[in-house]
Amino acid sequence: MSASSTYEQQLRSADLRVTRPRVAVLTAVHDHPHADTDSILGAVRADLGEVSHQAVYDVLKALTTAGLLRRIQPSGSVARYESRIGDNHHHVVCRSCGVIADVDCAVGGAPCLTPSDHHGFSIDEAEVIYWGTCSDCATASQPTPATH
Amino acid sequence: MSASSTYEQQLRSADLRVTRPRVAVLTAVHDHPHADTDSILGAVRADLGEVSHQAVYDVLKALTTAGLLRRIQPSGSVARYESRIGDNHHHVVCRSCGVIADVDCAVGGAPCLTPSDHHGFSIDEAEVIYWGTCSDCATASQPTPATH
DNA sequence: CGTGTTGTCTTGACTCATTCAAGAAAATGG
DNA sequence: CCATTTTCTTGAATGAGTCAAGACAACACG
Repeated sequence: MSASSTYEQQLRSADLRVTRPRVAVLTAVHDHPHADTDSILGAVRADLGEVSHQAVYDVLKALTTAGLLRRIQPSGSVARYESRIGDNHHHVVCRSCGVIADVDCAVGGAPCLTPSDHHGFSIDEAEVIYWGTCSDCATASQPTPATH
Repeated sequence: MSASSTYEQQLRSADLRVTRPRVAVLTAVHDHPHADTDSILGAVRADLGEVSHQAVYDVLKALTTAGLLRRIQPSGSVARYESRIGDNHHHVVCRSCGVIADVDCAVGGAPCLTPSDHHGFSIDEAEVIYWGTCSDCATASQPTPATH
């Protein structure tokens, strides 16, 4: 059975109609985690031929709302999507080149996910973004690690 | 001595020239934490009269780079700024109305701020955003808390 | 298998936060 | 007070994302 039938099932169990653009978007996000909308549009078009950008926006919104995708948007970046969901993982973002990598929470479950004072908010999710520099950018900007 | 002289000192110690727009922006952000650029522009104009939006953008960028302000931008929101810096505090954002409140980290220092696998990244900051519903929105959408 | 209903996709225009560029004005150092 | 350098003004441009109306396709039902 093809990989796309898995996506088809995901769509059906989320009560969403199965359409070619939707399967293509699911496939694209699975294949390119943390891709932005434009890259996804490109991947979908490579797969299906011409597809309107509006369709991709609609599909991404529908799939995100249905919980099949997760949308992340670090400051200064455009919206990005990933298919790894429901496992409490977080992200490291490179300040220099913007790459995103997944990280699991160091302290097991959800330690700092319960703030001391919730100000009357009822909290349903804690999102953690680690900011730093990826090894490539660190190497590029400082070829010889200072020792003096 | 006026409150603005404090901001003047902040600017000088950050090696930034002291200009009326900069003092006004610092004042505005102190007075309206989590304000977006447009609100800040409004506050600055109420203070000084006509000021170009470009100036406010430039000032906000300069102050953020200098570390006098912190920029936050939850997904789906425009850029917002705050003056509380360097104290490892985080934010709760209401999914419904977008209000932002400050929260301190529950577990003291910086617990989950050291990911298990940093993928070669050198991390300098961990940003935590709690997503939920503020008490006002919770009340509005569900006047009678379910008890049955 | 055909048909109707409902939800999805296409097309095309539009909004608005943010950025770019060039010149005028103001802030610091001497 | 003048020169230098940075900042502010003006005006235009960029680009992610949204809105709206109609064409089209997926699914349920007979």
